[in-house]
Amino acid sequence: MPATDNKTLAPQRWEALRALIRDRGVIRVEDLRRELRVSAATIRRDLDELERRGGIRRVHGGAMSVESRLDEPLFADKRSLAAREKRRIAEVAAAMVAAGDTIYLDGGSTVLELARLLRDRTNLTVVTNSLQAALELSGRGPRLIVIGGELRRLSQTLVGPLTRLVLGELHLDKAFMGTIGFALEEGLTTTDPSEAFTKQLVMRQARQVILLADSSKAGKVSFARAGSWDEVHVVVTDRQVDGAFARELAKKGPRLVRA
Amino acid sequence: MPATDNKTLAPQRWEALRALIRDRGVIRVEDLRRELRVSAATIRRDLDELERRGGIRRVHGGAMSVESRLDEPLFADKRSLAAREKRRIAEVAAAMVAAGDTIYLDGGSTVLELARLLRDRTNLTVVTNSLQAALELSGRGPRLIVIGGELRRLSQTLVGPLTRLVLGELHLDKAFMGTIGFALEEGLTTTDPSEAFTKQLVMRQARQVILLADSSKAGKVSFARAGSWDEVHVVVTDRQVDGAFARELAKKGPRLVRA
DNA sequence: CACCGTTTGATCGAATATGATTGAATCTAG
DNA sequence: CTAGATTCAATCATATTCGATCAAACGGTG
Repeated sequence: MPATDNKTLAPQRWEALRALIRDRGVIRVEDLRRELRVSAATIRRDLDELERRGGIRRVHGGAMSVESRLDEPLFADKRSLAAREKRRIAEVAAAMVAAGDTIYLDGGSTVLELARLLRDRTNLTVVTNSLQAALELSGRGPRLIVIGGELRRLSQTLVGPLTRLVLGELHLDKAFMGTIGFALEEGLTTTDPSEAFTKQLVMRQARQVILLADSSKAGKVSFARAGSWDEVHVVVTDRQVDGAFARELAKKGPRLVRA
Repeated sequence: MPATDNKTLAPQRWEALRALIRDRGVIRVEDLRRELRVSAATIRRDLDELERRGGIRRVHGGAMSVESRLDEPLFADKRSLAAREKRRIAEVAAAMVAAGDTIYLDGGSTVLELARLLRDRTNLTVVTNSLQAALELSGRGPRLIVIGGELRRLSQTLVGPLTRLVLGELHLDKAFMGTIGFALEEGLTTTDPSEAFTKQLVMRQARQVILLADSSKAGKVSFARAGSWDEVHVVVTDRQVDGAFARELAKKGPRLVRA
């Protein structure tokens, strides 16, 4: 029975919504619908509006007050998008790691995938600036050396001038690098100059530089230059990369491997 | 009307998971499944998500809080008891951190507790060799610098000769140190010489050295010497430490604070 | 009363979350 | 080290939930 009290205007409903969310912390659309005697569509519109004004956060199935903890991590997630490709690329890369090698693992999700594959290798030394890679290898696996530096939150990597200190002391057989974009003319580019600086250092210290980058990075140009093609020896990417692009790239120097 | 069908939103589940893991340290997927009334698949997905955000660590059969891989003498019964002491000690230590400070966080569960308390501080620079502390502060919080070095698995800290490179470039206002044991004659001792080496370096670079150690460490002597009492300025411990021991210790130089 | 803008409710394809299944990976006992 | 049991990751099927769209109800105005 549609009760008589639903003369509530939108601003009043908003008050009620805010109160409920504040009290309970988290609440479902379905509960709000029953409680306030309006349709779910209206609830959603209200929640969208309230979220726009701040104080609450929408989640699937309901909403929560923004101070009810749960701090969203900063790095966005396109992991599932190219997960398959990344995995394949990492597998090819893993096959390039020989016993006794000293290798470097850069940041980025593809390289992280490689770290995962190396978790059971022994007789191997891994040097990295990636907290996530370090975490992946922290339980067991190869000897692990973390280079010092300042944490860049977005990428969870250690970057900046301090990285030169440890890197300067080490010689690397192979460096597996990630990137935001790689393009024919511009080479490797990334968003952060400190990150780019550290990548440059690494590539200088490594006997062989291997870029791991799925096709979505091809042709993309970001802010800071991280390296040019004469420093890269191998590029491992997936089959979806444009054929013409691949041919032109090969002319620049690096060997191209399509996983 | 209690007829509201109580479905839980994903973020609520996450919160519950976090709480359970934090309380019990280690927990099995099977237990979580029963406790939260969802399928094992969902639990696994949730755990993956939480691990991605940090704070917990996925292991075969379940998950564990990231700090529980710590500390070598770990007696199950003693742990929860000491947890409260550790927390208190950490709270006292947190009060000693001033705005604008550059501080060092050593490994160990008590110092990790301090890291947790500093997670929302800004205008603060934290230098650390502890992967777990780094992880704790990786989402947000103070500026974070990780010193380079080789990973020691047991303690999840970076140690060894490489640590001198970054440490040599930095000056620290306050260093918060952990230890395996501290005794009147032998000073600070720990199990691993590389770990001890790095601790020594840190204490040399810090203007003020603050030892955080609950009473169970008092009088204990381990293998490698990590520091002597004339290098330690403050010792924060709990009330259960022996009175006579405390008086003798104070004669050696450090100021004693009982949390 | 006709007109018009606003708000709400209803509908439907798309996106998302969850549960079940299965072959592969991992652990453990011997 | 192997065999058996457990746990996992991947995949598919199903159930919610979402967002966009449009139609109905409402309220004011000429």
